[in-house]
Amino acid sequence: MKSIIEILKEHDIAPSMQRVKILEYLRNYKTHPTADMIYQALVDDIPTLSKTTVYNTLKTFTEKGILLALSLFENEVRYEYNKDPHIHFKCMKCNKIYDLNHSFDHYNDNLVDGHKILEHHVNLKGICKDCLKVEN
Amino acid sequence: MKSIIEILKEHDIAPSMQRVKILEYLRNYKTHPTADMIYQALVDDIPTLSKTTVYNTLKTFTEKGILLALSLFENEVRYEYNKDPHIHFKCMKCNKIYDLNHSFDHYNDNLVDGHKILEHHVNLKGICKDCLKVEN
DNA sequence: TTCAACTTTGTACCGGTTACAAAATTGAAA
DNA sequence: TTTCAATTTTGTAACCGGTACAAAGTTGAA
Ligand SMILES: [Mn+2]
Ligand SMILES: [Mn+2]
Ligand SMILES: [Zn+2]
Ligand SMILES: [Zn+2]
Repeated sequence: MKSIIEILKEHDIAPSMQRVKILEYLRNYKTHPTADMIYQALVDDIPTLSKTTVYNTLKTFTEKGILLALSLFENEVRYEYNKDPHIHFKCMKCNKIYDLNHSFDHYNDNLVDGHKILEHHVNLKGICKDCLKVEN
Repeated sequence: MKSIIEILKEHDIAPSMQRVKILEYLRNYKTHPTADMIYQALVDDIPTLSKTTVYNTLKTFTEKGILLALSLFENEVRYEYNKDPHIHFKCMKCNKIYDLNHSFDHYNDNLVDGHKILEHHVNLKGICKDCLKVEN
């Protein structure tokens, strides 16, 4: 697997310690975290870490195409490293966000009612597998 | 067409002047407005109107099932009265939000990867019909 | 070793939203 | 019609995710 430092260099980003740790976190934990979740997860490891650095870094990564920024359901931006086409499901009970490998290619580069479609986001909501088990 | 006051009464909501005006606005202008847009549109008519009232009212209407609250793309909640199944398209140029009558029934009451789907939101993004014309 | 460019940090601020308590309004009982 | 508790509205302060900005720290090439 490609190293975090390699990935950063390929995208013309200097691999500072903070940037490496943040990207590492996003590659390891595919939980679609918010900026604050990332900050909380890393601040023990980097006690001087600033939230501004997390926000700056996520902005840089998104602009350079390493990350995707998602507006899923609530009013916070969530970030993900996984760029394979997929859709999202959020459990209304445990709030976990799942990736589902359903593709919606039929919208890609298409006109719908005369509008040119450049992005599509499919967000499902319900009760997840695990929470369904507990319910019974 | 059913009167606004009838609709409110059917949902056990006292038809105050503010509530009537707010619901009237949402039924007349299907633009998926934010709380602030509604406030701006009505404050000339009701000079004493408070933003808190708008927020309170939208919360009440949503809880009682008169309105849908949508997290479409940016970090603001948008409200709509239209509850016919449809999907959304936002123009990246003029920022208008369009309703598209595409149905995704195949998710309704379905299990996907073992998860029980209760809601689905399809959000498309691109350049709208009108803006495509201007572009050339 | 030097120094300009880059990166990180802390603080103040912003905009959408919520909490809360006071004021105004309502409507049903007396 | 009057009364008064319940409901609704209002204004203010606070909250929270995010951004602006300037100072401090770090880096790396000359
Ligand atoms: Mn995902
Ligand atoms: Mn709509
Ligand atoms: Zn769950
Ligand atoms: Zn447009």
